[in-house]
Amino acid sequence: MGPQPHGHVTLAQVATRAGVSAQSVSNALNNPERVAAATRERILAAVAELGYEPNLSARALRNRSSSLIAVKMRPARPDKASLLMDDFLYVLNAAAVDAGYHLILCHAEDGSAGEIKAYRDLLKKTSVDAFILAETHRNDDRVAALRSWGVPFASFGRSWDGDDGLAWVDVDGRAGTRAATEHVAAQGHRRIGHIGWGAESELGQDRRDGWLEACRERELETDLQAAVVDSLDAGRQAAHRMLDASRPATALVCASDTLALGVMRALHERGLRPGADVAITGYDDSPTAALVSPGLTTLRQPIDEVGRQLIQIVDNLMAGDLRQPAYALPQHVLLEPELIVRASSLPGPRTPVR
Amino acid sequence: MGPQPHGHVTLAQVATRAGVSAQSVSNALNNPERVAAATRERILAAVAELGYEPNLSARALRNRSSSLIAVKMRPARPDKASLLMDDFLYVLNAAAVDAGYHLILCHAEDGSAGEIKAYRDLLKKTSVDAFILAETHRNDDRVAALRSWGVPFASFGRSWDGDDGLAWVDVDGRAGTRAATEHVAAQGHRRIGHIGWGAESELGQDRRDGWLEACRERELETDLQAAVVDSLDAGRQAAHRMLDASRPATALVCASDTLALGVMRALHERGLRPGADVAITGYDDSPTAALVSPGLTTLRQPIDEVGRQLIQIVDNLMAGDLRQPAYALPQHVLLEPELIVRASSLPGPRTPVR
DNA sequence: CTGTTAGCGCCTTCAT
DNA sequence: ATGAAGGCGCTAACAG
Repeated sequence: MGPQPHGHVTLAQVATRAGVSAQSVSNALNNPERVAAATRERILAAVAELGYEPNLSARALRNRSSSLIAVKMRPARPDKASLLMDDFLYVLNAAAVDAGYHLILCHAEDGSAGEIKAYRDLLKKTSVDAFILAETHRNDDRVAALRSWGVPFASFGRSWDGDDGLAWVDVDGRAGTRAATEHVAAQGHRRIGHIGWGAESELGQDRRDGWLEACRERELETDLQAAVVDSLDAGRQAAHRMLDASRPATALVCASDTLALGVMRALHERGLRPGADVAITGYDDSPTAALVSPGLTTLRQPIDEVGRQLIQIVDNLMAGDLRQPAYALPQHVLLEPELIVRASSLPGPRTPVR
Repeated sequence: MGPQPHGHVTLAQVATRAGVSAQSVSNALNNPERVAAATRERILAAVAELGYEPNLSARALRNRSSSLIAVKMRPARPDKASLLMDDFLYVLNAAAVDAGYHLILCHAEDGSAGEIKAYRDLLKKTSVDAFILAETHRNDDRVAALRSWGVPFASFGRSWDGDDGLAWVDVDGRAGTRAATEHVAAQGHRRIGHIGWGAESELGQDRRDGWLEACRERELETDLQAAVVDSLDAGRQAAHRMLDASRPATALVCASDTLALGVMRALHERGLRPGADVAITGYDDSPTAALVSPGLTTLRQPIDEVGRQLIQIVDNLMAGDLRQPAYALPQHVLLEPELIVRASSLPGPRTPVR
């Protein structure tokens, strides 16, 4: 049994309708300069009239390019607040569609070996045109693999090993944490602690640096720091330690909303009030930040812009590829996060607490 | 300039390697019974050796079926806690890949007209095999459109107009809200209010009904109810009203985590403690629920199962389609949510509040 | 500037 | 049980 009849309009039908050859229709759409203006108009009219949409499978087969961009889905960790992913996918997809692509999801087991295999399968099966990575790290296997295959890709997250050939879009974590630190310092805080991630996390170091710099400029002590994993409980415990110190912290700048929410949990356990008793800042502006009480001061990443830029980069890379495969046009975009001030970092009106 | 050379292994190459025709390779893979066992083994060996993966574009062109399943992305509303979407996409994709499909994202402007246009474009351009809808409502245009095109689809969310032909997977909101209500009633609460959505929301009515039933069975009053939009502020205001009542609520069962978080905001403004002073329950087990302090009691939807079932349904529909287009095999799956008890609904240990 | 030819990789039909 | 022919819809190359 063969393929079912379908309602799809084909190039040939448009051609007949416009009284030209299929090739001219193709040219009218893809290489407008090769076709006379008058013919072109006639063709476009026929296209509109018949509601023609090119069949991407056929085009992909012919061109070896599917206009599909792959994004990897990672499992959401139950403990994490940073669900930018949802939003991120939305804006990324919007930008992709805008540029004539579609997003296809890539499923991979944990671990970069599984991920590379998944990429490879997807590439072989669907000829995806490009990949979007997130959270690259030093000596990332995935980067090496994609590069060896010659597939365009861009990363949300910079190259931490000074790899200039990698195209990335990132948000300035250092500037963000600095802004948060300056903000609480401006409220008069002098004992400002930092709760961040361990030394293995380049992103964590970057964010920590912003706090360090801001403290040093103000000649504040930097003894209150914790390097922990990104979980509510880790934030909670670190907060307790810093509040149990002989000269306890009065403000805590955190590397993530998750950690900051752990701090809020600790305060809750101690009967202290975020803002009024201890200032707290997070990072990411996850949905949760706006919804907790009091609201969590945090840094919003401009993910709309991140999404748009990533798509633009791979789009450029693909255009470059066609002309000259060996031609590398690295692109690096570093965006500024925006400090969102909510009550968790402000003394605020004294709310009655019974 | 033609297509670039590529590393893809083709059917013909496998055929040469195995010393058979391309046809036999195709058969060995797709119609094993048509090929002798010995030949088949030889072919499969060659497939493995060469790492052959069928080219989906070619297959799609030939079969008019792309093994792509489309899912619509909706923008994440900043005010909302319900970010199941992220998790949902992950499990849905895992199930899809498992069944030999891939997920492609559909971008649509708000409004069902834009959405239908987006579906249609996607269908024409990529011959997606099936659609997954979310949140269908009474007289849903999208359902009518998809049906008129004869595309398989399934919905996360039941058909509220008794449309038996629609395949859906849903979670029993009534049972969930009932469980939450029974839970707080078991703590001794007698003035249990409900904050939910307006009458236009079938889902909201369903959830409200669970509360109503549980209250009536216990001969509790049901005067404390609010029908509002799903936002933090709406929940907050409704909570204030119910706490200002002459006989105020001591427990508030909400139709969403967002509303419950609004209630927590209201309590915060009044200097009251969730759990100790007023019991609160939400709905969805959004990531936020575990991260706020105190933790929010809520209902977890079994989205893993939802994802698996949805894929299985469309898979069945597609198999059915092939044999007999007109044959409808409706499937309805109603799953139970799980009550996750956290501190927001428990009197708990008296935490010191200064 | 336009039309003809050919083939991307696969699978259904029909022959052997 | 296996192979040959043909075409899905599109576009690069090459005429005309």
